[in-house]
Formats: sequence, structure tokens, C-alpha cells
Amino acid sequence: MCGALRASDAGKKAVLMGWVNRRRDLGSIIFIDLRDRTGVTQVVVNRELNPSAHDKAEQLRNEYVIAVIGTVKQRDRDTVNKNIPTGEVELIIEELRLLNESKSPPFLPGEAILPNEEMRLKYRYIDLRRDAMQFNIELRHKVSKAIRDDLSAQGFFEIETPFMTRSTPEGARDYLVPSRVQPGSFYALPQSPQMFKQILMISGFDRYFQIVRCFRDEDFRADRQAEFTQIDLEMTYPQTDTVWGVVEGFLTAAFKAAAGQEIKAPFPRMSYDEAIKRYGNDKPDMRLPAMVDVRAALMPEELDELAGKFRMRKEFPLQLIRIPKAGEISGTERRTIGTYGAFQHVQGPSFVQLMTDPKRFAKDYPAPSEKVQAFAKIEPDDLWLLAGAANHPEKAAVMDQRVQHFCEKCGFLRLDLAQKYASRHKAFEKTGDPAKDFRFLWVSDFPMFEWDNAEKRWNPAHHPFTTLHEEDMAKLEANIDSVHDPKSPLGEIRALAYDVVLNGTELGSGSIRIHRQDIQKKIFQALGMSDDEARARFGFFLEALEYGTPPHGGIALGLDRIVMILAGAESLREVIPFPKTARAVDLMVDAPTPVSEAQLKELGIAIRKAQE
RNA sequence: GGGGACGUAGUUCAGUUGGUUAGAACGCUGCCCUGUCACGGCAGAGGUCGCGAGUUCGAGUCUCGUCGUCCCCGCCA
Repeated sequence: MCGALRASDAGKKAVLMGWVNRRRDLGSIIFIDLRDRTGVTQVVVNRELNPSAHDKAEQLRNEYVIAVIGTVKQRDRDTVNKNIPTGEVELIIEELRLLNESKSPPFLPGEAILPNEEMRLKYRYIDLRRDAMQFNIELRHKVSKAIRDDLSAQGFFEIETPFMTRSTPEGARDYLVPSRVQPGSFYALPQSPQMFKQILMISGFDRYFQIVRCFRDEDFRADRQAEFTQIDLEMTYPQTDTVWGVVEGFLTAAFKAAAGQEIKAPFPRMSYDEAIKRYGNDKPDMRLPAMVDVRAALMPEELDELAGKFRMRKEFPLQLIRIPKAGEISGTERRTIGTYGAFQHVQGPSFVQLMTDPKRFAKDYPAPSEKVQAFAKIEPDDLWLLAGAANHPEKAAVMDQRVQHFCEKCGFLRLDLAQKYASRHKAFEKTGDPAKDFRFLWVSDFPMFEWDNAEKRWNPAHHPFTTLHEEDMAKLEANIDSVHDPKSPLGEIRALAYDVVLNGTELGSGSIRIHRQDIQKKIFQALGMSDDEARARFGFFLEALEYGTPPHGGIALGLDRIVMILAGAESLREVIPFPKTARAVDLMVDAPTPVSEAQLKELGIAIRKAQE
């Protein structure tokens, strides 16, 4: 192959096939950079040595497909190209065959400057010829294979589950597939194989996994596509630790096999509560320092004074946000803190009170300033600020001032600042040390229920088959009929649910499931679902639970995201061969499209024109 | 659903305060060139300035709308 030849191959005869990456025509001598999946080799065509091949080579253009037969020659020392792995050799042509011509492509795979994404997606077959894309897709293959091998070795069976299945009202919007045989009825594409994998546990398959496509009809982001691939697994008789061990096992294997990175397991662990309090986020990016509630560093009178002066609520945390090595910033810059990025969007107008001028703070409040800096271990070059909850009565009236929301807002600010000063702190740049480059984390003890403000009710935070901490069972029973009460202690119940997080990205999410029907019933009751309703939605599943269901649990990880992080890519589209745009369009095949009347009629579907 | 950025040659971009014939680089076409590797040299072709209105004597430039791509908020059990 084009990337394989080395100095040790000198003298051998070789046949190479590939694309013309570049042609350098010097008149009587023509150099062709021949490219395939593995790399590029220089082919030499000399008019004196081979006039007929030279005639053909003159006609070659970029992206023509050719076959060349020739002899591998070690290059003279002064003509070695150190920039490419095959740079010590070249192929002296004996025979050239044109296998196919190419129209002049809209952009060249060998070009350093990227065209815009619209172009890349429309001509994806050309974009995919680029080194970087070839590398990413190969990386993806290696990750998948390593995970398959490792899970197989851990005793898991790969088992397929249906794509055309049943719509369930929970969670994301479903993609629907109309049934021709039963007009008016629809299949749904799975948001995940959740119920099937639990059924497989009930069926005795003990350890299941699947690298499987999932579909969610929600808006796209850089790290979200409507169809994406999960590493889905489920096992019987697990403790939380058992599942975590399995995941740490296959991730270690994948990072080693695919990228040569030795990551350290077990991963650190943190409760959801701690993640929110210290990072303002349920998927903390551990490459940056946590926020510090500095109230503990201050005397009560000092806190009173500050709270009064800055009009802050002292029963809320006083969060110190630190960006290491961000250095001095100007007053103008300081005043814009809090006006950019995600921070200003969340929860409408700010109820966060900011103290962004450390010098002035030190001047006005020398003792608290010193204590706070010592407490948060501020280094001379750090950028830091204090954030407290505003005590404006007029703002408090419109604001949901729960501590969690306050902390989340501070967390957004922390990430905004980190992003803005990324070039200074360099915490997001790869160092080559896997312990620094890949900061894994388990976040556990998620809340069981979350309040849905639009529907004015409690919903499952994970899914309704997640089990809860045994200690919280009494709380569930005591509040089992409070689904519409926003103040219900239902919000305090902790689930045996966990996320695995890498560098601030949620890689996967899982839980220990409910295996007993009496508990499952209680959950449905707490969710305000009657027996009839539950049966209508999950009847087959509830019935299955009654036939000797073993305790079980599992997790699902986003393969695309893992590969994205390993590839150092900014977007999922860089690691998915044929992704869709933010408006869920495939620009290459031009999907979706309207379909014919005949097709619709067969399905019993009529399209209603949109209202003006 | 909301906010923001962008849209000019095949591609990446520049285009001054609204003013003559809209430029560059790469790519493309032709010619020259025996050691290039982002080859070089000469010549040339290539534009509905996303689309539609409006303001103006005059619009790539200003205004409104619309379409498309990207990023973020909401949403994503």
C-alpha cells in the first residue's frame, strides 16, 4: 500500500493503486504523489527511461485513480522527504495504468485549508478521503473493536434488538415509522434498547452488550446527533461497583488499543450533590479547579458585612471561581464578565452578584480578602472572582433562587471563563500524559425525580425503571402521592444511577434497575401513574417482571463522544462518516424528502398543509 | 421556540465613507521546465456578491424579509 514502503524495501518490485494526490510536472520528469488509506508514496516518471508511461502521466489530474508497477528505490540523501513516513523511498515507474478519471473536485483532499462544512457534507466522499477523516474513522473502528473484544472476554454476549419497536411517551421525541400493514399505527425507532436489554436479563442472558444505533428526535449540538451510537450493556446481580469495573475495563482497553493511552482506573467518584455544589454541573470538567464556597474562611461578622455590602444572601454559598494562570485582565474586560456565553442565558436575568475586582476587594476588605485567597489556594497569576446570590427583592420575586440553580449558574460562569481564557491556562490542551489529558469521573446518587416546571409535576430523572437507595424507601412511601407538589421531598430521593464523565462531557449513564414488581408499582404511583396507565404503557414489561426477574443493572456510553475526545475533535461530525446538519438534514443524499402520493396512500397517511 | 456568527470566482478569503471595469491565493486550462515534494515560470478562463424586496442618482457595502451552514440557551427519561 502507498503508506507501507520503507528503505528496507529498496530493490523490490511493487504495485500501488490509489489517487493522484498531487502531480509535479517538471517537463521530462514527473512526480506523482500517490495516495490511499495508508498514506502517500512518491512515484517517479522519467521520459528518457519510460516514454510511454511519461506520456500517460502528463494526462493525469488530481484525484485520478491509477495503478503503477515499478521498483522501489532508496532516494538519494539530498532528495529525502522527512515530512512523510515513506520519504526515504520512491517508486520508479515501469508501467502506468489509468483506472479512472475524475472531474475536478470542488475541493482537494490534500489541501491544508478546509472548505466550510456545507461543502464537506455535500461532497462527503471527498471529505472522507482527507487524512484526518481517515484517521478518525480508523480510530473509531479500533475503539469499537477493542470494546467488543474486551466485553467478550468479560463474558458479555453481543445481542441485537429491534429497531422498529414501540413508542413510549417518556424522554426524548421518537422517530416514527408508519406501518403499512396496520394503517394508522407506527413503530418507533429506539431511543435506547432499554427495555429489551432488561428483558434479556429476565431471559437469562446474564451479560449483554451491543454497539447500537439510537435515535432521538431532539435538536442537534456539536456533541449531539439525532442518530448516535451507544455501547449498551446490562448484567445480572451487579453492585454499582461491578458495572463501574466493567466500564473501566473496556475503556482502559479501548484507550490503550486505539490510542496507546494508559488511563488509570478506578476512576474518581463524586456524588451528584458534590458535583453541583463544587462545579455547578452534573458533569464536572476536572481539568479545571472546583469552585470554593469561601464562607467557612470568614468570621460571622465578616460574612455579615460582605453580604450587606454586596447585597447577597448569606445562606447561599459564596462561590470563589478560579481560572489558573489567566493573569491580569483589564477593567473593561472585568466588567464584561457575566455578559457572555451560557451564563447570561440560564434562568433569564442574573440573580448572581459578582465581585470581579480582586485589587479593589483587597483594598476595601483586606482581612477577608487574604483569608479567602488562602482558603481557595489562589496563586499570584490566577484570575478569580466571587459570586453570591443577589438579595434584590425585585429580582428574588421572579427568580427561582434554589441553591442548586445558583450553583449551576456559577458553574456556567466558570466554564465560560475557562473557555475564554483557554489560551492562557492551557488546561484543555493535550500534554501527552493520560492522567492529565483524560480526567474520568463517576458521578453517582442522582436524584430519582426532577420537577417539571412546564407540566407542574415530578418526572423520573433517569428512567422509571431505576431503583433507589434503600435508605430513601421510607421517604418514597411517605410522599407517594405528591406528584404535583413542587415542595415534595420526592426531590431528595437518591437513585442508584450514575454517569461516567470525561473532561466535562457526559460519556454515559446507567443505573441499577428495579427488579421487584412491588417497588416498580410504587414508583409508578409516585409518578402519578395508575395501574391501568402503567399497564397500557409498559404492560409487557411489567408482566415480564413478575416471572422471576433477577436483580440487574447496566449502562450505556456514547461511542461517538469517546472517539471525538480521543480524536481531539470539536464536533461529533468529525467522527461520524455521514452526519446530519443542525437542521437534521443529510446534505449528501438530501434527506429527508417528501414522498409520493402513492406511498402515502399505501400507508394511510395524509399530509396537512402548514397553517399560514 | 429564543439568541449570536457567517454567506463575494470551483475553494479559502479581501473588498475603505454607498461611487469607474469586484480583487488575491489555491484550484482549473494552455505552453515551458530532468530532482520536485505546498515545485517553479509565462499566458488565460472563471462572478446573478445566497435569494427577494426597499432606501438612493447610484448598493457587494445601508434597511427589512427569506433561505442555508455553524455555535449557544431551551430541549435531549
